[in-house]
Amino acid sequence: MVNFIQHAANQPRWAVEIWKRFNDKELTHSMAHYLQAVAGLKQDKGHARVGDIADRLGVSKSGVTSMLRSLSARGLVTHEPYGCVELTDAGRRLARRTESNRHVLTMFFTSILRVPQEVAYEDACMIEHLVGPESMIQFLRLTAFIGSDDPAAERFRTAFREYQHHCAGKEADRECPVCKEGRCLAETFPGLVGTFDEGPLK
Amino acid sequence: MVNFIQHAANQPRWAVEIWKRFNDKELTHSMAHYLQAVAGLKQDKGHARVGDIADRLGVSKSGVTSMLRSLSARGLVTHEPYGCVELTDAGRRLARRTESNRHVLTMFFTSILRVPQEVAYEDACMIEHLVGPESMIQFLRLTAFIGSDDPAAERFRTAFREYQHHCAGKEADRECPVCKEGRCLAETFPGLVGTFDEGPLK
DNA sequence: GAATAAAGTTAACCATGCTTAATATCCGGT
DNA sequence: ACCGGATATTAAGCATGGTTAACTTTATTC
Repeated sequence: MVNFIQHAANQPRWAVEIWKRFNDKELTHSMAHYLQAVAGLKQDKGHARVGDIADRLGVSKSGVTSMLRSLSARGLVTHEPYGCVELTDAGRRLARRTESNRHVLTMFFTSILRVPQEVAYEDACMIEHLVGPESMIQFLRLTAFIGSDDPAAERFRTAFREYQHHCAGKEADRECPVCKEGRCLAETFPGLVGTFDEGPLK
Repeated sequence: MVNFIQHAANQPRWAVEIWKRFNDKELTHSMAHYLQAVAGLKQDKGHARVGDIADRLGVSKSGVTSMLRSLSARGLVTHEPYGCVELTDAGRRLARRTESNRHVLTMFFTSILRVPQEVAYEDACMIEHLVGPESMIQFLRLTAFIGSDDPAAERFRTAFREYQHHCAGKEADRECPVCKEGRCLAETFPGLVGTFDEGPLK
């Protein structure tokens, strides 16, 4: 197991470079949802008009108009005034990808991490447009494999479930392969677990 | 394994509610980095001043001043004009939590998903402030357990590595427990895998 | 104990992504 | 053919998170 603690060091230099890339991602969170709304409407009723999108997303029609201008400028939709909205090929690809991402992440959160459904939906929705394709394909592989009927996967599921149950009790246990030297997860990674279960702060 | 395809349906109604919560998360991406910068500077040199933060984050000093106003208004830092910046208890907790999140996610991406380091750093950084505590604790448990020397975990690591290697070849294989009826992942989840490996679009 | 350099703040501006209110366009009924 | 209602757009405003330029405060040096 890689050393957790060592990596807990403060934000390194490169972090700044990455941080600044947040705002020039291909898609903002809003844009991703507009694209998905257009794709969904197209599928549901054959066409997407400004009012439909506004209803679906719960925003004003003027908001839709201005967002369509942005998406148009990026070549993701076409939209002549007072007409229907169409996805371009690039727009369609991005919409599909974002949906796939949310879908895979939701599966991962519910069936592997086993968090409550609402939590899974929320977390998946928040990050669906931010996780890169390399990681996404691996999320899919991991989810598919853990859920498969490969004997190693089946055994793993059982063992992991037992471990979680044990670990939730937070009792140090020399028998547990994750608890090192009788220190359970919470003590093995001091200051790490504790940061998670304080709940929302405000 | 839960049915993937069924969940691939279009964005359901509740998605809108979740989407709109994006902008009232506890922390924005920027705020998270300011808090971490303050915490880091405090640790590295004992105090955090406006110029230090500006240098560290590569933003202008006036930008720092105005962000400190926001953070101050939220009760996450204290800062009297021309003085040093201090984290409040709430600010410190959020900084610690965000760092833990990035840390656990980076571990997960590198040691479990095994994506390249830069990808892991980038993806972890993008979502560190967006994943809820329930999911984070489960990410930690999963990462710790898969990396442990529990026999089920060891066997799983091997099997998963083999599966990935096999799957990367994209050959349908009746022997593979993930490939259903001789259809490999790519065909079992049509339109899903394909969306991932087209690379960045623009 | 000034003069000046360094550090910090304010002011004015820009882009994004929303809002409401007012205006413009399109379309069906008479 | 034209009028009203539905639909869509523009205009103006707001909050966030940045920028540069100008100004103020603090610190240092002689």
